[in-house]
Amino acid sequence: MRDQFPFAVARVTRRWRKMLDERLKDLGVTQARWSTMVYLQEGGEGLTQRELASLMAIENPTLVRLLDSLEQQGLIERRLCPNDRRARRLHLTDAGKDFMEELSARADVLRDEMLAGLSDAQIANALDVFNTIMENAEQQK
Amino acid sequence: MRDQFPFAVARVTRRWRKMLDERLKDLGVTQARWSTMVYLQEGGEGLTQRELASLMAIENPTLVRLLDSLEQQGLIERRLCPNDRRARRLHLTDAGKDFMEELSARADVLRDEMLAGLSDAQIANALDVFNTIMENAEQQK
DNA sequence: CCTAACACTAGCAAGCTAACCGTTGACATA
DNA sequence: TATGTCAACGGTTAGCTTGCTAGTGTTAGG
Repeated sequence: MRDQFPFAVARVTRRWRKMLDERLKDLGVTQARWSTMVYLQEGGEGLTQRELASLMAIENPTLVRLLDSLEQQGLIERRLCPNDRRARRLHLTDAGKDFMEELSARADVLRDEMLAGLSDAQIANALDVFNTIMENAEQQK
Repeated sequence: MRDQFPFAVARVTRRWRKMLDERLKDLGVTQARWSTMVYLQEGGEGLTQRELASLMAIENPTLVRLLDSLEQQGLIERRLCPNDRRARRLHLTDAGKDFMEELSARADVLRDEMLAGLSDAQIANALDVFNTIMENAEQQK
């Protein structure tokens, strides 16, 4: 039974990503790009790239390309950091903030549909499981 | 709280994949290639590519490349199907079967480490959540 | 002056869609 | 019965995105 777990998580992740990509397609934004904006907004603007990558639990090179596309679309800005000339501080543009409303609305709708029929207790338990796994992963190297 | 869910699943999936890839690296096999072999073994040999893709819940072109690499490594075989000249029937080679023991042993160790501290009830609940989500996803288009 | 840190580049793996080739099967019609 | 057409199907290719590691250049700081 436990052996099904890794396959099941992966399936759910793929499926969710696929459906969200489909629904955001006409806006020219993907699931990964949208998440990047969400994390940036939540983390508070002015984060450096390293901080954001760590918040998202992805590697820096992965983030670099996501930011490239978002910057090219005019949704975020990389500003020079006065204290540390190596670093860049990240900000949503006004267009980016406006965009977020539409994007988040669609993501919320999908989320409600995907989690339909599940109680708060079930979701909470799943989140506990995820947290424990991440702690276990952290512990080893 | 529910809004954390999609981010949390994705994080766990990425992390798990990363760790398994790391541990299988010296054998020249990745997480995705190993899963392919697992599904093939479980689904019973002689599956067609379409059947296996559907079992794995991935798209056909994705599977094609996984099979290309596995075939090149001599771990599986694509045999012609006598009834339908379009189709190929998939089989593990003897080398593939031998390999599976080592691969699965390592995957099992990782799984135990990742799920440490979690009760069967918690895991069962998480699997229920995953199943419900997949049903919800199925329902719409 | 040397090491560590930040962002970036290059290149691989694996997910996806769209478009293609050959085969199959059904169905209309000669 | 035989044949012509045509849609559907299995597998593949091409090309995009996003995950990763390894390696580079510049800057900071002991």
